[in-house]
Amino acid sequence: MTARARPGRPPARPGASVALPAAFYARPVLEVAPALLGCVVRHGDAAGVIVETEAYHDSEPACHAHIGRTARTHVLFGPPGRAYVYRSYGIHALLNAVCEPEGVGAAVLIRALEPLAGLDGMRARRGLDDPAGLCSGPGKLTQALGIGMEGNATDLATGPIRIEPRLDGRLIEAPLVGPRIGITKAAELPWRFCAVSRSVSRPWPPGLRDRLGG
DNA sequence: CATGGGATTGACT
DNA sequence: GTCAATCCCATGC
Repeated sequence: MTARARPGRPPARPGASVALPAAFYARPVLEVAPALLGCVVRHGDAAGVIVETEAYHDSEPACHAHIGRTARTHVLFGPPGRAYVYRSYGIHALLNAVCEPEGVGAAVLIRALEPLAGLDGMRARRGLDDPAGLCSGPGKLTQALGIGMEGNATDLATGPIRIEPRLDGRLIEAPLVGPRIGITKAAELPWRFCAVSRSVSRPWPPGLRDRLGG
């Protein structure tokens, strides 16, 4: 059976923008964080496959939303499917996807990508050649993709930063799970999720090196 | 209004 | 392994 274009019915374009809908994010953040592994973050001509995420929820003190609604945390309590971008250590912009229904403060931190498109631009912005080092950290990937604070509160389905479903044919094995990186509060919660990829940030979770080798 | 502390990174001992 | 860079914002006076 062959698809035929008809007047008033333009054929679907392969590769057309198919960002994840808000409903994808409107569920428990501990479900969304592993589900985002293998999905694609796109900004301008640059894109990468998500290989590492962390979950944050207002019920635990490592989450910015734990203190309640402020000017800074307002977006975390807003509608799911928006970007929460904040500045870390005065230098780096970190990208999160707001999750759970409106009124709940929760987000998934995107910690690492496997470079997929726009590698030349990434190399220029990062001043680095090695593909495994371009997006292997939450501050690195925003620099590589050219994402800044202006992306805060934008819609991840229709705005400048988009997250798209997993690529066809790309299978994500059972994620490696471990404690979150670089936090002092609620550091024991195993809310970090990693795919088997050399682009995961350091320290690598136990078992990653072995699974990469084999 | 002053101050202190980061969901990090890269350079260096 | 240690350490500084650098800015936003929450908190306290």
